[in-house]
Amino acid sequence: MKKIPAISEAEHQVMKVIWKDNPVMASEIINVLSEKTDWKPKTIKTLINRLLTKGAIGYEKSGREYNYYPVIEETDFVKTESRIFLKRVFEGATKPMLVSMVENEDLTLDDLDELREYIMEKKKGK
Amino acid sequence: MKKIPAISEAEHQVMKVIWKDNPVMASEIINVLSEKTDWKPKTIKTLINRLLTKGAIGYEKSGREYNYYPVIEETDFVKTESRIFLKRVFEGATKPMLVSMVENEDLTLDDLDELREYIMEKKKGK
DNA sequence: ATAATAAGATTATTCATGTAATCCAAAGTA
DNA sequence: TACTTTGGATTACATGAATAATCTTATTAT
Repeated sequence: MKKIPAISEAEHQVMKVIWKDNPVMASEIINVLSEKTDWKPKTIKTLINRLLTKGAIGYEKSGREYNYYPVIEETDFVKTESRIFLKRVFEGATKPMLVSMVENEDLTLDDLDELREYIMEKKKGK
Repeated sequence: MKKIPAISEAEHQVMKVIWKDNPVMASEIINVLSEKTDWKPKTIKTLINRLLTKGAIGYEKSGREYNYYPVIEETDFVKTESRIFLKRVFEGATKPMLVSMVENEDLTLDDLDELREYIMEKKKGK
């Protein structure tokens, strides 16, 4: 897995657009994010540039515009963030974290059942 | 649940000491954290002060020193951080997060079994 | 009594982040 | 052709956080 650079919250918003519509032009990113945030286009350009600098995304020219694409994978990002959270808040102890989440977050009976199923499957592989 | 202020990573380290040994003097916090980090005593004092300013901790005088105690509960902090993580990385969807964690993190057969047990219990309450 | 020490308070520096504005060049438009 | 618009590049500024050093005052050792 490629090393994941630190990505700030605002940058993450941009990443999500790029992961979804890949490749994508700045104007399109700006369109999408102008819906969800009140960021000015220039702000969004700044974030795109910072992601480029960090090596999180790349681009190819298309006429005078750029087509941006992700360099890091979303799944890798999720894995990394999960590890950080786990370590930070639960000292890396997965099971207590899972118990806490099941305890505190709302899960329907179906959710619980599917989760149980999933765990059974997982056990078989052990 | 008391409103949890934003607590930075370094500050969190201090909170953990205060949650554990409550109440505790600055010198003791410094002792503990000097083991785990290479922070200078002054740095640790700064962090303690910031937590005071944020209202995350309080103190009582004891001679010329202070005895610090937590104002916010660790369980509340954990809940808040978990919510933030869930929202940020999984758009608030608990089950996908749980599946991802079970998939990516190492759990022993026993862990899985206890987790299954726990979920069964949880289901009964529904 | 004076000097050294040690708490706590205040001040400082650097870097990341949020949030842009300005500058420059190419491209479309009057 | 001159003018305006628009992408991208560069520069800016305020706030928070990491990481301390300095200042003040009270206490302890000589």
